[in-house]
Amino acid sequence: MVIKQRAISDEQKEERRQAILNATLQLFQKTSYEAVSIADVAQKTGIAKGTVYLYFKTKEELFLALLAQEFEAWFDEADACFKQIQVGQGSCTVDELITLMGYSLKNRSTLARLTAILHSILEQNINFATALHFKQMLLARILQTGALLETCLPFLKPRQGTLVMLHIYVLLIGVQQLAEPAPIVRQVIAQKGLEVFQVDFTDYFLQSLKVFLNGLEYQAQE
Amino acid sequence: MVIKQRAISDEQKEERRQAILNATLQLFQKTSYEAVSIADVAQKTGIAKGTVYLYFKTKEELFLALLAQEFEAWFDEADACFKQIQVGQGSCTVDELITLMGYSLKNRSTLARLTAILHSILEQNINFATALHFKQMLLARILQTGALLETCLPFLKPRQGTLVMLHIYVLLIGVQQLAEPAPIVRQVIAQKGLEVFQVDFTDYFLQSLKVFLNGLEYQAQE
Amino acid sequence: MVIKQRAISDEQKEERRQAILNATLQLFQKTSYEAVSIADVAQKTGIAKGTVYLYFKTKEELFLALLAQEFEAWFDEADACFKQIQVGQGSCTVDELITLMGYSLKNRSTLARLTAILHSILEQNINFATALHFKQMLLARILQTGALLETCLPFLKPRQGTLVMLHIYVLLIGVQQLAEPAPIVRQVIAQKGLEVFQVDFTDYFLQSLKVFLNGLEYQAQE
Amino acid sequence: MVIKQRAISDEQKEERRQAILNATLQLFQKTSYEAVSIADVAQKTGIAKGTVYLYFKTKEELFLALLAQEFEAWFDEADACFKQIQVGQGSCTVDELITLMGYSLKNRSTLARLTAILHSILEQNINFATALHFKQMLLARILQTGALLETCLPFLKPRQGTLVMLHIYVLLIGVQQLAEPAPIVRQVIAQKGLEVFQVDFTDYFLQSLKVFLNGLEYQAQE
DNA sequence: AATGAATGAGGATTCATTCAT
DNA sequence: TATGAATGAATCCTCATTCAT
Repeated sequence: MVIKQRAISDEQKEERRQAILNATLQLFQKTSYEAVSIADVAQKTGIAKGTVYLYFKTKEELFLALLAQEFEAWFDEADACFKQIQVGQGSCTVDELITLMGYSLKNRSTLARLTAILHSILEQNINFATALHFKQMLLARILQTGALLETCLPFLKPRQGTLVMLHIYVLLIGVQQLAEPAPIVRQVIAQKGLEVFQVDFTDYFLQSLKVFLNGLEYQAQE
Repeated sequence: MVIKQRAISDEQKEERRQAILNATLQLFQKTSYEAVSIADVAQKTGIAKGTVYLYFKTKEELFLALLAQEFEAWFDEADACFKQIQVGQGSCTVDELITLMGYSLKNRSTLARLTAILHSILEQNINFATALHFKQMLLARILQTGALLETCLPFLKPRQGTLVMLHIYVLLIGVQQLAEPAPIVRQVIAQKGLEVFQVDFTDYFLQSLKVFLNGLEYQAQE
Repeated sequence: MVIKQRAISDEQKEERRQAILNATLQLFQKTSYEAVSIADVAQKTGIAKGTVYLYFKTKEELFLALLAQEFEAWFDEADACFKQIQVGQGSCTVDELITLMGYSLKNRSTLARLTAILHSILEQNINFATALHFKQMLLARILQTGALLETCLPFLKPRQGTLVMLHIYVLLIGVQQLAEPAPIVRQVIAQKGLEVFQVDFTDYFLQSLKVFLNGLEYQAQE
Repeated sequence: MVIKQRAISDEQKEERRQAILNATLQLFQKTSYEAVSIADVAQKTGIAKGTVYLYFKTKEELFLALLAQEFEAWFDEADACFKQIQVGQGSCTVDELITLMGYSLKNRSTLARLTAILHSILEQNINFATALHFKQMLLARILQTGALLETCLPFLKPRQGTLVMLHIYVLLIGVQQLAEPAPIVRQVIAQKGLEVFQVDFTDYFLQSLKVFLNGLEYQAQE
């Protein structure tokens, strides 16, 4: 993972930026936001601490970029799924969509974990431009995927696709917190009677989403 | 708010404990978790720093106790509402319930703000007993209120009351994060086109809950 | 120099405060302001870093306290001198006063070195109260010693004692910078022809002061 | 202020050197030594950071060059003044000279501010050759202007012109520190009673210099 | 039970300077 | 000569927690 030459061209710079993001990702997967220091990231990338700051203004911006990347990967996959439906059968049932969503959420724990700290940490120390860029990206993708959703689920009224996407976002945050408790809490809810709090992220997320979609379907029928 | 004598009897101790919690509440309402230091709490309570630790083992435990208190107050109010329905009309519609829920959520911003940091902060530094106690309390109230819900909403199947309560918990966490963005983000989403991210906590929460309940109603009909 | 017990009484606290100041003094004498870290001070005092901050809010405040102490010691000595003249012969000549001043300036290099960084460093990061306290102390002593000066030097008009003291302050700063050049500059001015810049602090200071006092004497005669 | 071509000839090099100095001057006037970064200087000059180092070995050397330039400008003006007297009336009184000096000090705040950090900062990180060059320039000008002074002020004994120049140098440093206090100190000395510390640079400087010259005059008479 | 003095871990960030291109 | 990517040293201060009194 060590790149020694100078990154002169834009490609090389992008490559180095990516290398930093990869190092950050690996460290974050093994530990937590707080536990990952810029020094660690630099060392793992094989560059100096100061160099990290040439590519990312703050630690928060670094992790926000990582989150953006994770979001885009997920949106890409989701969009691909929905487009296949669009092209193929044209539309699908809620249950079919839930199944597809389940696939696209596999191994997205980094996305969920980062989203959980997005508002409380990442967005606290970034500048206007960075925040704007992130939100615009998010909006664009939400609108795009939302539009696809509206095609896949015929009962959705115009703009409800966006509503669903926002709800998915809320569920991502909320469910994640239930599903990844602190170690001590994990022990606690392993106790008899507290199984209610033992929540599998994907299962719970899909179940909630299904009920929500059924609710919209129900409202559409009235 | 200054108590000078030693707290010998259990009543006196409980009184002092409550004084600390009140001080914490007031400080938290004005600022944030990080901004409230134990020194501040002690000063506002009129006691020494060390004394706080006689009543709460860690800062996290202190805030967890505050959250528990807020939860109980909310459950109390919700239960009272639902019992009135039970005693009166026997049951109610989803829309009626949503309206009631809206009332009970008025001025619960402390609850929502604390819930948002429950998993990421508060539960990270507490011991087994404390966590167990909290979760047991939460479970008991969820079961109790869930049972009442099942009475109020006839379409709910057995145990679905609990499911709804858990979902409310998830929404509380997720919606709160959307609804209380960092100042810079507030500026960003004030920009043209980004209004989608401008979310009012109560409105959005109730809307989501309604769709969810409608979904359960829909599923019940099938 | 190690004090292990807790400083409970005010006396003990003052003692500890003094211990920290002594440690700082010793370190400063051997090196420079920048080279003295709080960690060094704590270690030399035999306490923890945080403890230093219980006694001094910032590094600047610590060094300002040291300077205040040095100032007071010097004022004490000067006052004692002038009082002796007052009690004895009643007044003295400029030359006699210069000689006395020379004695009181012996081994005051810490005072001069700290004064040199007073405006550019120390006063840049202290709060209003600290600055006020320091300036008030300085003023009081300047007025007091200035008054004594007016007694010793009969040609001084009312309030000119203060003027002289302020000038001494200016000379302290200005001469110090000439007299303690950086090592490389010391080498440079050792070169043939540059002897003009080789200035002995006390000699130069006294010479300048003498001319200044003669000037006032001259103006008084007109 | 953007120069794009390579500086090949000595003239072009000198031109670029001057451009860097001008940029530095403008930045320093608006802020402070610490606040001016080499990156800022490069950007304002319209060149790359590394290029600055082709013309000045260190940041300190850059600012020393700026100071040298300021010194020379001031010496030029002073010399011109004194020569006019020499050619015209032949000599002048102390009061006349003070008035002239007052004119030549108008708008020399950059000179005074740089002189204040000369010993404590600039001379700390320059090499022998640079220091030697600067001191030799300073000496030459001091001797020259000192000689002119001796002509203008007939009571000055041989070599006392140099003495006066050195004293002016000392006053420049010392008075500057009094006259430009930190913002917080400015507030403090605005308080009742502390007006003594409110010092206007030019006024105070000239007053001190006058007393000093009167002192020399006095000594000459004896 | 109460105090409050003492502890000490913990890390992002800047920026002068270098050097490969 | 010019560039600008890369370097990496360097340190103050807060504050939750402990524990001697």
